[in-house]
Amino acid sequence: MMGRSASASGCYDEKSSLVKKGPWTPEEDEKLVEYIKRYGHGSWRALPQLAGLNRCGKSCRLRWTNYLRPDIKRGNFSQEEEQTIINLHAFVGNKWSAIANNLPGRTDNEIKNFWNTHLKKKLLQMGIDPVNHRPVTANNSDNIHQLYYLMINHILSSLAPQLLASSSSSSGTCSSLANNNLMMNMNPWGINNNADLMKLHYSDVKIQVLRNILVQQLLSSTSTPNVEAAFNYLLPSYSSSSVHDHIDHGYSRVNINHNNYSPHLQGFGNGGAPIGFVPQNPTHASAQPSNLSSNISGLLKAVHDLDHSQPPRTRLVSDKLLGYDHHAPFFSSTTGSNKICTNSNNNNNNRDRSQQLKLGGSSSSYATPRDDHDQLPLLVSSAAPSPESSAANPTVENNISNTTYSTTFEAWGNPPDLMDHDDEATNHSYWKDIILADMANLVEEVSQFDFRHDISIN
DNA sequence: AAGAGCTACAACCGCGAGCCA
DNA sequence: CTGGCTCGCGGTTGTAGCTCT
Repeated sequence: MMGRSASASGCYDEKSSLVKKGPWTPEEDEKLVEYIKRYGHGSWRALPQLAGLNRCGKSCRLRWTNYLRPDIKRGNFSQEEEQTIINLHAFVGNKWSAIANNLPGRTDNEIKNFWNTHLKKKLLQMGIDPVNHRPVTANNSDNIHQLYYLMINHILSSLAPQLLASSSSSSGTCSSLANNNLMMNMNPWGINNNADLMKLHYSDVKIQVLRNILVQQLLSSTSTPNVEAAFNYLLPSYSSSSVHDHIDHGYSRVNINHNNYSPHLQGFGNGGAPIGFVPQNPTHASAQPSNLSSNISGLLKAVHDLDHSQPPRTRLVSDKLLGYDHHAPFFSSTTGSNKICTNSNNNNNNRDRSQQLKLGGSSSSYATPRDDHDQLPLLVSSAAPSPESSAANPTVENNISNTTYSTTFEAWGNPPDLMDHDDEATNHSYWKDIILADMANLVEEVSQFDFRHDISIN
């Protein structure tokens, strides 16, 4: 389809003669492909003349990188790709090239177009602000909403000293953490640009906790125009086949098989589900939604436990995000799973340092991690493990039942009696109903929460 | 049937950054 | 240090094709 007209202003070659613009013809495509196949692109500026094209080098480069490149994947975006884009956009905003680096075969231009024409509208219809990925509030002065933000910030403030202490960077600064409104954003780190990213050095698990708090907040928002849609957004892969990959490749290694995680941490890295909401298998006594309305101070205790535990390791998450660590794993959606990719071949093009500001390596640089120690909790998980997937993976389920839930549910209060729920509860709507029902209670409790009082933590 | 409006997306533009003489 | 060259990125535009009235 069509681009701009050839009469548009300005693309001149070295001799200032007007070169062709607008849509490429099949003949031009053929010339360009043939030349690059044979000689490589070399200098884009010199290429048009060498290839016999009456185009400027820039036009040739764009045509090649956005359309003619052989490794470009054409066709509709898959559900998995779509979710990956949304998740990554929550992290980095309109950094299309960074997002594209984690979607092999997709170009930044294609992703940008897809976002602008599809995903933005979709999120808006769900009541999610596509800019900041938080619920669109009908009325910003909504009291309950503001109250809840206050509570979240209160929690974060109490958490801040530990977070700061856990920073493994001597040069980075997190000083704004305690004061800014991190919780106002689905981007829990308040990352607005790469500089922000570089400043943030948290341990992985704490990041997951922060995310979970956010999810909790969103699910509890009374101002969300479409709560169900928001739910679907936050836990989008409930019925997705990717759930199996999620458990097999990422989730289980991090959260279940990682024996050196403190028991305190178990249940926090729950794949993007909110704290206390661990929906692996509703037929299991532990796999219950927690009573969200019961235990605000329980959350603080959980955070306290976390901060007094020893994380298995502390890594510079921002380094991984930025691709500074060539061996650092990160996820991609190559095969519908949260696979890990490395940045190992960035050396191929180190000319442009701006290229370091990428989420991962080039599209062809996917590799398995070196060992389990490199595994990370999913920072922007697209999937909460589903009842179905756990059923399909009894080993995982068993491990979860033995180790994962206890601290979380202790922190949030005793789970309701499982047996009260019927067998149909294995589906998505079951959990949704429970959460929706919990909201009313939560709102009431939050409205009575006194922020002036210190909260005692055992 | 035809014109208006909308959608999708290829292609363009301007800018910033790295490299190098 | 400086300025030109080159490239890549994010934002914007133009238009073919589709849908609506």
